[in-house]
Amino acid sequence: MAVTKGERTRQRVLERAAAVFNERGYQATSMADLVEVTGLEKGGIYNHFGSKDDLAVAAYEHNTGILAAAVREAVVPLSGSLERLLAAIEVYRRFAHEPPFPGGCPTLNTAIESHGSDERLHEKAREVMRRLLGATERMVRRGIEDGTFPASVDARALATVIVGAIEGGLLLAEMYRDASHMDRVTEHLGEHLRSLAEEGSEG
Amino acid sequence: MAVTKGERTRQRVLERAAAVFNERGYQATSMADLVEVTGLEKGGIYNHFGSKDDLAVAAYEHNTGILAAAVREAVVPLSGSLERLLAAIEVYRRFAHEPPFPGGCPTLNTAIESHGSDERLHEKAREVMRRLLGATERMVRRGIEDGTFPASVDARALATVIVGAIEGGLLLAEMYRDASHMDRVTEHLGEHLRSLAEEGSEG
Amino acid sequence: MAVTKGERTRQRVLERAAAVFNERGYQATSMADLVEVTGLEKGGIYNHFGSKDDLAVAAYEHNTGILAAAVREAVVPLSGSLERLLAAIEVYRRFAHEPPFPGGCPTLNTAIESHGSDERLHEKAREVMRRLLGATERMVRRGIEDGTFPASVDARALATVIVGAIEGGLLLAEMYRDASHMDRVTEHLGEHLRSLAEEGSEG
Amino acid sequence: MAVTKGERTRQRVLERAAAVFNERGYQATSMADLVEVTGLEKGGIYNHFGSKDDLAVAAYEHNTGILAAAVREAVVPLSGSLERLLAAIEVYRRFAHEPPFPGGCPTLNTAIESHGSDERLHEKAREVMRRLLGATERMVRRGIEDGTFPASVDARALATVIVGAIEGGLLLAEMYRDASHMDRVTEHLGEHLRSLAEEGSEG
DNA sequence: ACCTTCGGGACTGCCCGTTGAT
DNA sequence: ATCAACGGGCAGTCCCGAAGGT
Repeated sequence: MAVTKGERTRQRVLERAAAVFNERGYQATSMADLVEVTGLEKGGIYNHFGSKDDLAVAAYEHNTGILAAAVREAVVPLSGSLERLLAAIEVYRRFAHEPPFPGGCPTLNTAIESHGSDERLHEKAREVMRRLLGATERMVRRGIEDGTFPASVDARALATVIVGAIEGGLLLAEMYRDASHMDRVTEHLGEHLRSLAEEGSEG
Repeated sequence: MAVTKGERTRQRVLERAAAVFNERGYQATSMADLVEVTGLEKGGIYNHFGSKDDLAVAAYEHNTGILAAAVREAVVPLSGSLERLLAAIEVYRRFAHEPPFPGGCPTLNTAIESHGSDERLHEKAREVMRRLLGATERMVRRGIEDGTFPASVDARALATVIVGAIEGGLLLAEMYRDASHMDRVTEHLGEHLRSLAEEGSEG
Repeated sequence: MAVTKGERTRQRVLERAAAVFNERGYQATSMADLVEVTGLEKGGIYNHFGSKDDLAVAAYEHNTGILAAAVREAVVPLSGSLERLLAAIEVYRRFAHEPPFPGGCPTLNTAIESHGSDERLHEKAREVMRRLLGATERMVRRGIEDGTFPASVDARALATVIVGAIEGGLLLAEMYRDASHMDRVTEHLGEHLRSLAEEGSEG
Repeated sequence: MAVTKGERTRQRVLERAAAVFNERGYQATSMADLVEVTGLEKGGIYNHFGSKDDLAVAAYEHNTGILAAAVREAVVPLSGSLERLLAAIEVYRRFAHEPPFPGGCPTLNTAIESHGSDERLHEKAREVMRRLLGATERMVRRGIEDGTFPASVDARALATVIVGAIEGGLLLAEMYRDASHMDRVTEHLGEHLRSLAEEGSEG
């Protein structure tokens, strides 16, 4: 048998836990809460995860994997540097409108909650954010190399602006349960990137 | 005696608690931690604040008040719309470089941690963020009215972009303990606003 | 096939469990520990023993059986009353020097640990101790009857002294991992018995 | 105030806990049991003792202190070496008949239960036993020096015999709830010591 | 008036011995 | 003989009030 029953249960626990953790936070979610949402008893959960902390890490990786997959799926088929950046940004805009799980951006949430109290989780969040910044910077850099953007663009700085604005937009969207905040942020980023691309094509 | 001993103690508790709360989060900070940093016993703290929650709210307001005062102080002496906006943004940039208390942006922290688990605190954070968005929007709108910015500018959208980018920048700066992320974001916002202002002066 | 595979497995579990139980105690040994030392999964163990308690009883009887067999083996070939007593005592002295399993005297251990918390096990220990006291008393009584010891000897009292001293000696030997404590106790008992025998032969 | 309320409570908890711990064993006694016998809630108990382990150690020291005090009280007023030894032994005989707390000898119990599972407690027991052996040996040695006992006596060996026999006697007395086992052991020790003393006075 | 000491009790994460389905 | 699930029990921590003391 390729996928055992235990594997399926583990996956179910992971998904439910990931949703609740992201919505309420790790500390605010008790094992009793997880018992409730998973349908398993405590012992059953601990059969699959060694500790609440382990489950929290796995849950964060689960959520973050969903987002990363969506970005990859949207970006890979495209070839133009501008198009790829816009597509990646669009993924986050759609994430705000049709979230695959509740609670907003898991990296934002995890980074903030673990800050100063859970170094393991915080490092995970830093790592994910580092990858996001790195991927964005690489896309920008590619755009410079292929002439999409002018050489004067600072790739690292632009990546910070894009990622920062996205996270800020997701924060506002989640706080007010109003995804239009995210629309405004992505529109700004889109215009900015397109105007840079015009400069690039002129130069 | 205008300021009683109790009043001074209360203030001391508030300041210490506000710092620790912002650094580690509300839930991750126990009353025992506060006993340690304040020097008072548990009962002593409860003499001044009805509950840990009350203290948390007061602490958040304390921190947020410091930031608000800094913005007011920077903005009020200025008269030009562009200058006022830039000055406000600069306050946050400096906040990242020389934080008056540790742990990053209290509104970002509080909004995220209280999300889905503490409606009272979350509403406080929303209220503060609403004020920030409103004040920014008003400054932009004033800039449109006085001809600094072109009439085509969407004040509300620009406010979202500015505030969102600031929060995102503060997040990155705090995560990597590298305030230069914030420099990049504020530089981007500065350029954007200045370019809008040029359009305005041309039109 | 006289001895089935299951029977051999049961025996293996019993031996390993008996050793660990005697070394750490019943309560301090978890089923997980037994899984580790036996190589079987929990369910596998439960296939052979109905409960941890059942296994504990079987393990105690296993250990105690080893000691009883050693005493029998040493005593049966001998015919003199004094010699038989000395040989029995010598078995315990050797037990301290070359223990067939770790952890000291199983009856001492079991009696103490079960005291006040596990009547079933405690009764088992009492029974074994009763047999030991009885056998010793019978040997002494036989010695009185055959003239080895003077008639003035109180067989029951002497049995208590012998068994008590042995257990005390084993305790000290185990506590300090120094079997010489046991040597001293057995030497004392030997001298005492020999001096009684001298009285007997004179009278 | 010399003795605070907390101090009195702590003492009460200690006494009750010490009795229950000695009777049932440390592991078999849950904090819930202690809540029951002390009348305090868990939080109340943890105000006085940092952990169950700390309480266990304190309880053991409490029990052991009672015995040590009784021995000291009985021995100190006496001057003869033989009399002092007999008086010390008598304390243990009376301990079996009129126990100041239930469950038998705390050092025997603690040494056995902690063996292989709780090094801290086991070391405590070893230390107490070491002191008992040492004190006994010193009394014997003094007896040799003052001519009570013949020079041929091995003080260390005799101490081992005395202490070992006492512990063994206490074990049997407790197992069968029959203090007469202890009477027989102490009588044997008494006779042995007196016969040594006769040798001494002759030599 | 201010602070400490003491006690309460619910709740936490986790581990336990155990059982059924496979 | 295993794997998966159970559910009660464990020690320990939490926030909090009430009584006491200065």
